[in-house]
Amino acid sequence: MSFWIIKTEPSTYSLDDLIQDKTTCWDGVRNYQARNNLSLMKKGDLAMVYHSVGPKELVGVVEIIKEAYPDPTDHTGIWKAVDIKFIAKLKKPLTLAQIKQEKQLENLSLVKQGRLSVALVPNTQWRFLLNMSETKI
DNA sequence: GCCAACGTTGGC
DNA sequence: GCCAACGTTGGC
Repeated sequence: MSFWIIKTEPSTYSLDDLIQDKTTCWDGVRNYQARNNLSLMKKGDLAMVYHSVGPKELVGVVEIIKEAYPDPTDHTGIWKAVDIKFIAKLKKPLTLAQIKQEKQLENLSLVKQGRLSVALVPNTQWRFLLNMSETKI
């Protein structure tokens, strides 16, 4: 089982939208590295949702419920989407500033490779993030 | 296949 | 809104 961070602009689709919808198709990714990561996701993997506009912070946890398939918003056949469902809201959202202060998290792609919108999170760092946010899932 | 030019993203 | 960093494109 793997862990991920997926980024979104809340004006486009926020965690609150997902809470209302319960599940959604995570589409619109237009970056090859991010797409490759989407393709590596397995059913049952967990991901944290990051809001990249407004307060820049991790806000919630979701589960991958359908593995990569052709992005319905793309007609070139290049891009992929997955389906996710809402699992939990972080008890304490984790701001980018907080995350950057933690030595254990300095290698997170969220910090090192800011533009990558779908990124793998190593297990230890995943647990660290959950602890920091005081969230039980 | 390289590299310059251009476009886009994201942090501040 | 600016700018640096990164990705993508296209000419050679």
